[in-house]
Amino acid sequence: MTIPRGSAQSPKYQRLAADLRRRITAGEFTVDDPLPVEGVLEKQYGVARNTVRLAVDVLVNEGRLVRLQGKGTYLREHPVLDHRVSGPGLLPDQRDCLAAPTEVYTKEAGQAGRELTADFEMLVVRARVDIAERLGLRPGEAIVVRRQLRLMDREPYSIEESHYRAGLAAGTPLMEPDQVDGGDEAVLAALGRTEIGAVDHLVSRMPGPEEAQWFQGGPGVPLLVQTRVTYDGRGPVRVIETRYSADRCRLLYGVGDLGARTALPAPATPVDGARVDAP
Amino acid sequence: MTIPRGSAQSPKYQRLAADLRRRITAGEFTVDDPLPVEGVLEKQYGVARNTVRLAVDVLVNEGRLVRLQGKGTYLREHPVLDHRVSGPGLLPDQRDCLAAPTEVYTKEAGQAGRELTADFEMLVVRARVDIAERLGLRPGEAIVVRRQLRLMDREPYSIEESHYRAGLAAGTPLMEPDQVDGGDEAVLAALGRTEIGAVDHLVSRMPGPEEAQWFQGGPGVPLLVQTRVTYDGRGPVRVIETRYSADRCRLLYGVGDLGARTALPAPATPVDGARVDAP
DNA sequence: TAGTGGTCTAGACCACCAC
DNA sequence: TGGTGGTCTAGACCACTAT
Repeated sequence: MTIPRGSAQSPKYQRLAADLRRRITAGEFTVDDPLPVEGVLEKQYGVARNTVRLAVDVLVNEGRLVRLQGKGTYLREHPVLDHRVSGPGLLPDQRDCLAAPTEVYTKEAGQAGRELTADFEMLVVRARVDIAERLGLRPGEAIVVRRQLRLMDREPYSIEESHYRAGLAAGTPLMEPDQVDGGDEAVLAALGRTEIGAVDHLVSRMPGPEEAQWFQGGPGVPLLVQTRVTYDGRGPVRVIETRYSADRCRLLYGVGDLGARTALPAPATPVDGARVDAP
Repeated sequence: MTIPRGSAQSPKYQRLAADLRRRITAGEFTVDDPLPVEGVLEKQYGVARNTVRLAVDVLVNEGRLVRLQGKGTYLREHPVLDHRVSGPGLLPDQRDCLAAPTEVYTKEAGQAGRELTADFEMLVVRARVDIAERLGLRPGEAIVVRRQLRLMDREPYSIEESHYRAGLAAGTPLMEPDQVDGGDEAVLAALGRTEIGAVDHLVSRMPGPEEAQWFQGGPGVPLLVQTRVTYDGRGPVRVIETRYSADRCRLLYGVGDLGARTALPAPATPVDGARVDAP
């Protein structure tokens, strides 16, 4: 077998990648069986091994394939967990939409047939510039960070970090390295700082080296980063930064008036064909 | 110069990548001057050229570097445009938050010192499975797609596609391959289908080949995909899918009661240090 | 032990850009 | 024209997984 001539000019490894992509979308490979090994592709297409690797690199960086040393190259699976970040009912006027306690997420995941667990940490650090700015502090001021490392089905899923002004957390259960019943918002409410509104910033980027190590996503899997600043009547209360492995979740927001539509429309089947392309 | 021994076990190209990453964050290179050329790195670190390329590949796929053929390897710049997708004032009860006409975006970008332009297309296609499901249609049914290809400062920025049931668009200005004054929502309102609520799904993924070609982001730049289903009292009206080049924008949502906080908090300075890492 | 992907080398030629 | 990154080859040895 030889490489189909896409454009006569395009390099071999790109034509090879395109052909493999075609074979993948045509359903030639299943999630359980590996792709042909590099040596076979080498002979099938009549190229050097490095060229095969360049081609597979392309598809790995697109998030379609994953290489497992000693085992083979497989299709990447995309288990998806929906995350209703603006509240269970998606009604913006529900107060509990600002920060659902871990119990809510755990229960939601359970209903979706997934197991969500979390490790907890508390740390005191100097504020990053952007965090300080959002909390109205000077950069470098001490802040309390409460961190949850969440796993879905025992695999890394997200990192959620709540950032508090040190003076606010001092002498409260927020200083304990444990979860609080009802979530941190219960503690805040007891302190007279009931959160009533928030602004979310959403960005996506590739993980840095330590992030890549924790998330174990490998190349081709971006992070989805949600930065929420919550407010009470006086001003900003905390910054919640949550980093999700982008191939494992979908964030849902309700906008405007959804009327009695408290139940969500059934999530549409995630389709790889959704990666439809521009003209 | 030789490669610093991170862990004695880690491969050369990873140690080389780590050292380059260190030099980058230390500010050793500027946006205007290229990094040392491959031949120099080869000699500096005493490795083969392919090893240098493997190391640079790592940083390119992290979105930190961009290679320009014939010119050199440079730091990637990240111009950022904030996109207030839940309404100019971020108040959820504002009706205009559901779909801001292009004029609004253009004006907003102008205030941020950026130029936002758009090319327009109308096409009639068979509905993708997930789109059909959200509109309550059978897969393969004909739908009308109104597409905007948006450029920021003449560079690819986003693709916005509104999907309509063919019967809804037939005989209306929605069939014309042009923008409509006041946006498509004005047409819908005239048809008695005033949009009053919406659900947004947010995901992030790497671009496919055609997307990569249009967005010109290269490896290391994910897409941020916002899929909005709008509703009136009767049911779903349209599906708006917007794909953003993730290194160029940030999506903003207002949640809950922001009170008189109609003016947004000043966007925090985007810091590369925000790519802080897990334990 | 056999087979997989992971790393690394040394060299060649090509395509694009600036001068 | 010279220098940059882009492509490609041929071969070697290593690390991990399964059996």
